[in-house]
Amino acid sequence: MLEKTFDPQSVEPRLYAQWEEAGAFAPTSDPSAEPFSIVIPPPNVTGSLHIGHALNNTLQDVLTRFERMRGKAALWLPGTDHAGIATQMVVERQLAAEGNISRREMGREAFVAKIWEWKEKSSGTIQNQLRRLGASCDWSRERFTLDDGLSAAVRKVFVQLHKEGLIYRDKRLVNWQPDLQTAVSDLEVENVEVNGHMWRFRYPVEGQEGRYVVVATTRPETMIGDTAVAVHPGDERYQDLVGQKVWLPLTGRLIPIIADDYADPEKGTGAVKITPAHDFNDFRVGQRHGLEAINVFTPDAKLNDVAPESYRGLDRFVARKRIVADMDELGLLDGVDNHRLMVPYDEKSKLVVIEPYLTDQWYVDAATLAKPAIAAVENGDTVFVPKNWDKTYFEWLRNIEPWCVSRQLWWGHRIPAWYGPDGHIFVEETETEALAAAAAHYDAPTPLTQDEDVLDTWFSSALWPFSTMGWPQETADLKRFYPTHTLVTGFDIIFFWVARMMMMGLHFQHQVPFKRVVINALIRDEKGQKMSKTKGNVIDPLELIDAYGCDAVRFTMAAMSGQARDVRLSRQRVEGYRNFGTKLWNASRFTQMNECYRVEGFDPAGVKDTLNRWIRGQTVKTVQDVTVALEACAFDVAAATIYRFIWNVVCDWYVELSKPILNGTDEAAKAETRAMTAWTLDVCLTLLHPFSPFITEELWDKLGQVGPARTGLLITTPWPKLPADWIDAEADAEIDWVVDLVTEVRSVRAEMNVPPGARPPLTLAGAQGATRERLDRHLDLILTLARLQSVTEVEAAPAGSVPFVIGEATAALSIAEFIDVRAEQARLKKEIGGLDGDIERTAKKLGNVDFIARAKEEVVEENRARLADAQTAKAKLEAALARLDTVG
RNA sequence: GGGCGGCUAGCUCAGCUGGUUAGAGCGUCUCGUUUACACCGAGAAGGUCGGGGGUUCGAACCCCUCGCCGCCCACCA
Repeated sequence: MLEKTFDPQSVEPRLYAQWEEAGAFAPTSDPSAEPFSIVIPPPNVTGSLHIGHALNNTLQDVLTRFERMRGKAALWLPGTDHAGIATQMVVERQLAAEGNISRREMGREAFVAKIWEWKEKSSGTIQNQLRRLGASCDWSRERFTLDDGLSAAVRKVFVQLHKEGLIYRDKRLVNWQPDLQTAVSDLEVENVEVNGHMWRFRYPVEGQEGRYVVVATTRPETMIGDTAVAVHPGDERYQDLVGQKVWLPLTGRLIPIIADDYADPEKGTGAVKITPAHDFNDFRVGQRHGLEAINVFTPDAKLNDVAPESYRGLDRFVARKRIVADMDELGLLDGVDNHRLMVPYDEKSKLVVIEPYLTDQWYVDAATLAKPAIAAVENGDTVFVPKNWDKTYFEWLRNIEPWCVSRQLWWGHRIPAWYGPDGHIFVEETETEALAAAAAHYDAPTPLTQDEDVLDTWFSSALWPFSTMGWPQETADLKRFYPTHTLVTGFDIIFFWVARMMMMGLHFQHQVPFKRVVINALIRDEKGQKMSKTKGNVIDPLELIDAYGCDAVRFTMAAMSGQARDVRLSRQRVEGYRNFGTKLWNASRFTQMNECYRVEGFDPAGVKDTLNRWIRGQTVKTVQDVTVALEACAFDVAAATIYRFIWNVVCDWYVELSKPILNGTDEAAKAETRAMTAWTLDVCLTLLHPFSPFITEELWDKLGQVGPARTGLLITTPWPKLPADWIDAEADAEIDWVVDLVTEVRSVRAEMNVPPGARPPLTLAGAQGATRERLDRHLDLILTLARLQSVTEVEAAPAGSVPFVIGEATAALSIAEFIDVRAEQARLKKEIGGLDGDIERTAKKLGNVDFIARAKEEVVEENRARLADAQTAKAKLEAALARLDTVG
């Protein structure tokens, strides 16, 4: 006999170990099995998994388990991402907190060694969390973006793209993170609207004493680097000034006034200062006009030696105040306004203001790589689920900018580029090859220095679907499992990751990396707030698992997954699904108590009893619905279907209706019902397994201890395939009738305040669909569930009589009439409603003066008649309804 | 400025290509120790489906419009 309750704490680790020992997570070696593969979105090794990972990984596991049970060679490939900046920041912060020396003092090698230490610990934590989540991923294939194989893939890709001219070095403005002193990509910049100021400065016109050009700026400190003032070519105010020069205050430089469309006459004063080295727009203007780009900042965003001496070494924000003050003193401050402006912040720290900065970096020609990636989604080689996300994908890819892939960090893939003494660049996969190339180039062995920079972390992630399968080796896995079938990920990394995997996958494998991209929502807290460590509202999945069990957490994730963008996680909901597990557990106990054991060779096709034929059909329908839903990744629909079937069909009705049989004397019916109950429960366990693997596996084992031996663990048990002709319309009609009848009687009892203990006689007068025979057939069920003593049939009751009696209470209606009255009331109400609309419309028409004036008399007459008819009809119906209301 | 979501019961959300009386869970109220389950059972209350207009025999669903809320993208001094 099963214990009183299911104990997740003890069962979960035991079963997980059992699955691993059985090798259940590895794809079947059966060569005829259709492959089904998923690569995990590799979690960052920055720390531990949050609840969002729990959602994402639950969905992947549901799919993997589902397809595995369907007999496919299911591979879910796990791994982690080195997460360049993020991890380096975490470790640096940790070093600082522990009072250690900084990374610069420590040196590159020692610092990287420290990060590796951190990585070992962190990936262990993550692995443990995934296990606790029941993730059935194939640990033997686990990968890390910085491991040897993946690093080789990264080098090969870089070198090949370089040789193809798709990677190049360029000097242009980048988004510079002055705190870390590295370039970051556009995507890592978060523009935040803040309150700021707009200052208006006067730049004196050369040779015209007392004449100024007034420019507006939100960034006074960059004026040191101005190399022009631009006005719109058509702006009359400045026509005569174009081609002249102004003095740039504080520097004593003369800069030209140029005409450029970029200057908007409507904005500010119509004249705009141009600082090519510190503004993306100005950079472009500068290029058009051949302006010098004067960099005024040091890498940590202090004013450099270009600035007048008094500003040198000042932080950019200190310099701003100083410059404004000095301009004011010189009488060159025309004014200052409050102004809302967008300030670019570093997405990771949310504290550091990103600086457009002129540097040499490596770029990927993303526009070229994007073309096939766009086409692949357009022609359906890869589909998004939900479909709408392809818009987001297209939008970005169609307007893509060159991808800056170099980072001035230490943690990551070192760029495979070496520099000769004269600066000549050798891009090769290894230093040996680079030296050889250099020797050939210089006609003599020549020492080289490797590029100090590392690659953007997303560079290696972009290769993930094939690098994890062993590429550049032509491995068996690559052949079998690439392209992967489904990618499950959050919409926040469609640009960062999905689009780039598409680009790289198509370029290097000539096939899309995945056929389907399932986008899952973001999880928020109960109040709809984004979870963050600083807010302290982060829910740790392990804490939930400890409290409610893994199955409940997983089921919650699946059930909530239908929501478009964000889902609110409530503990109550998890609790509800924990209760669902308990319900299933107790239903299983019921079957044991009633000796509902599985029977060797039992075939549901042959069941005779109506109830059993009914549940057979219900089971078939459920299997169909769940299968269809899972195929479409409608996890919420699938979960709801199973939930309702187990609770509201099997427990509420099948189990209840089977009691009279199980306690009765018809041995044949009893044996059949027992076998059928066991069979039905088995199907329930199978269907529920992808969602709640632990409780189902446990019950599978426990219930398998009597009867024919199980042939294997539930995890590898085939998904049910049941014939559609097991649905029995006649049995459905019969049981539906019983269910409706019982439901009605319960409602009537409650309305009539029949005492709970009372078992009144029930007299049915021509109940809907009721015949003596039909009543007798289900008498036990009805009496038990409706809690009645007897059912007596009478002849159609005379008008005004009392044909239906429950206990002491007197009712004016029979059950049948009661049902009919309700239906009739509803029908009448609806009809009246319809007439109301008609009356309203017609009355309105007749009230329209124009209509009366223009329409023919007979048309008006027609409408009057119609209105009158509708009104009389309504009056009649209302009277009828009123009568019914008094009777009811 | 573009794009995308959302607005349905007190709360969190379902409601597929328009079709009987708009559903679930939680919460609330009433009743219940019927031999699986109080992490349970029975019943009830509670909704002008954001507002307005339109199409239709019929709209939560389609069209138009307005209003909030949220997200993403965008170089505007």
